[in-house]
Amino acid sequence: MGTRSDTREKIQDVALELFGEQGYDKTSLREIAEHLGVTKAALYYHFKTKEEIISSLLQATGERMDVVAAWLADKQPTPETRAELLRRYAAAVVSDSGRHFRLMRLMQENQPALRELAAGMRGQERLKVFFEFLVEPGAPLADQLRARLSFMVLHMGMFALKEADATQDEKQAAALEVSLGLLDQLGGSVLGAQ
Amino acid sequence: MGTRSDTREKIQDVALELFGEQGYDKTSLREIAEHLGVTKAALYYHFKTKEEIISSLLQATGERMDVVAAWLADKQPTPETRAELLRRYAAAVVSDSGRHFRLMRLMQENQPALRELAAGMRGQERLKVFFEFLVEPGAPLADQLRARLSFMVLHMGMFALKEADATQDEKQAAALEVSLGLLDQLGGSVLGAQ
DNA sequence: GTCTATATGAAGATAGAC
DNA sequence: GTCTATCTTCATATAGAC
Repeated sequence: MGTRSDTREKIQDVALELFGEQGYDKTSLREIAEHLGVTKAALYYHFKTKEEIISSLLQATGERMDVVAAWLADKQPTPETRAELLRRYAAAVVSDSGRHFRLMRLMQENQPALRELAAGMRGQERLKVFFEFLVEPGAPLADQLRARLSFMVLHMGMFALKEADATQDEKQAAALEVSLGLLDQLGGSVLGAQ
Repeated sequence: MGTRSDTREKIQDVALELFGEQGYDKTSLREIAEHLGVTKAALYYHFKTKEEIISSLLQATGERMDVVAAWLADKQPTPETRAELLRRYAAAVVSDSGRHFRLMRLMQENQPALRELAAGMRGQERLKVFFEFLVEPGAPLADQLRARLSFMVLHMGMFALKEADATQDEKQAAALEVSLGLLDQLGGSVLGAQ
């Protein structure tokens, strides 16, 4: 039992669970501690601050994005590579058994709370590189919006269809389909306008 | 000086401003009071609770949605009426000089904080009627997602393009274009599958 | 209609014993 | 590695004077 079952990981799991249910601000360290059967003070042994708990979770997601960015680095934007970017992004973001998926939801639903943290992690800048691979900065507004939306739908796909009875895989596939459909519509209005 | 310039309205304006900047949870009544040059207690004369401040703002938006719902009531879903629904929704949601627009942003960014409130106002149920006018409940997952996205992009259009230097009107037009484009793609996979 | 003053509680965080 | 005990700060909210 070297790596697994560590208290640190348990804290992360419970925190992610509660943050997701109640929101980051409304979840207190006391609650997290109670769910684990320990005291608040115990948490401070593992994490210096409340924010460090969530930032520790987001680091893994950031690293996954970096892998995609590294792949992208030497590619030229073509319809093929653009579609492949969306596929790889989708796979990177939602892969392992739910943690990343829940984190994406958390980031989207708690933007004010995580605003400074997000700034520190340069999540926006990472995404900007991806956006600009899909559309040039001078493209029409509608296309700029489509580019952003094609990533956003990958984040949202899963929980926007909460009620629908389908497997997680089916939801992901649907989200990717919509995302690629948006890509298809890029440049539809001003075809090849430089 | 009968209707306007009331303290109540000033409180709403400042609250909306600060909630938007810092988030609902992170904004205290003390801050709101200070920005107005009054004391916390003064706020309690006009609003029983903090939540009542924001719910008073959301009521107007709810009523606007109800107007659209009333228009929709006796319509049959056709490509024309569906497009018209999106146009009317866009107009209703973003119309007057920024308040509604900022509220939409607020609702999207502060979901956990406003979760109970939103439940009470039946915002989800209202939207469900709209979704189901665009797609039948049994439609493919991708189409269900497109239907939801076509409304969401109207909410987001404005602030997803924050950096772009364009007028508010141009951004709204772009958002509507993307929204209608998603509508076009409905049923693309399984054309007329009942 | 707005204020002062205060009640009450919970939050995040720390010091130091075990 | 976890505890008890405590600090500090700030929140929402109320009572009652002006």
